Amino acid sequence: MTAKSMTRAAFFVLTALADQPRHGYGILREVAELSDGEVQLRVGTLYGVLDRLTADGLIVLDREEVQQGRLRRYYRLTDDGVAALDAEAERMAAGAGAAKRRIAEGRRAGAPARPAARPAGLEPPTAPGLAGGLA
Amino acid sequence: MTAKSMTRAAFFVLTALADQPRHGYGILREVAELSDGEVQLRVGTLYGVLDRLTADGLIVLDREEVQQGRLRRYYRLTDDGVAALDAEAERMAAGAGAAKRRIAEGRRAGAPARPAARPAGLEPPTAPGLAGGLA
DNA sequence: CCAGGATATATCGGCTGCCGATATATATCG
DNA sequence: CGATATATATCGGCAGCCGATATATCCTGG
Repeated sequence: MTAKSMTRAAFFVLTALADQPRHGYGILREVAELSDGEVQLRVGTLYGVLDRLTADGLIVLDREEVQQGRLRRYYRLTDDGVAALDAEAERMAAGAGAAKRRIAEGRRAGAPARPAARPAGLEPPTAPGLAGGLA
Repeated sequence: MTAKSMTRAAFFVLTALADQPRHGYGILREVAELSDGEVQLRVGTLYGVLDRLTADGLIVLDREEVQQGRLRRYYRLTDDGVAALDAEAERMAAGAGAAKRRIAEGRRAGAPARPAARPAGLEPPTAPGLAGGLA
């Protein structure tokens, strides 16, 4: 289960659509805003992602409007889309947490006085204890 | 600053190395473990990532051991590697949080009784209030 | 004793996916 | 009238992930 992780671009598109339906260009602006300008989703990327997400049933065309002579094609999350986004957010949070925790562990072990580490270590510690094993 | 986001594979390799130096095959096992079996980093992916991370100065070859006739090449995070991993974890946590928040917003607005959504809506909502704006 | 699996390294071709460039069209502002 | 913003869409190149494959050693089971 859990399927596999989506691409970064897909994640941000889904996130931009999470609160309300938006059209392509609006998604572009919204992604930039919600990421505080850090993520710049490109036009060349957008439509491919939109097509893929539609094919995967995570979004659907909500409606089309003509605003000031310009076509606006609004997309909306499906229930599957919400679920997929939620699952991905969970995975990201878990990954971020794991990284943070491990960095702290590494700091504790490796930061103070490295004891030269043995020049050409050839001793067989054999059982370092890692490789837990409740696979 | 902040550079751009690293790939998912790179993130997991750095995370696996965050607590202690490990060799390639060990990284493979560790990534599977720390992700609770959800992430399966492939052998064909690993060495490319290792080379790229080394070229980028995020990891370095720590030492080489011969264990039971088999070579083990241990890699270790550099200070830049720790910083990059930390920054990426931050970005992921932020993204996950944003997604979660927006899903909640969408639920509040769209979950109960969808009122047919107006056939050919032409009204300009104009100022939904998002658009944070300290860019 | 030998086959198979785990350990451990490495390479390559193919496919997916992101991005820059480009194209088209309208409205607005200087 | 040209530049900019809005809004759509396509295409070619390049980066990166994965399956397959190769090599080599050690251990376990039949």
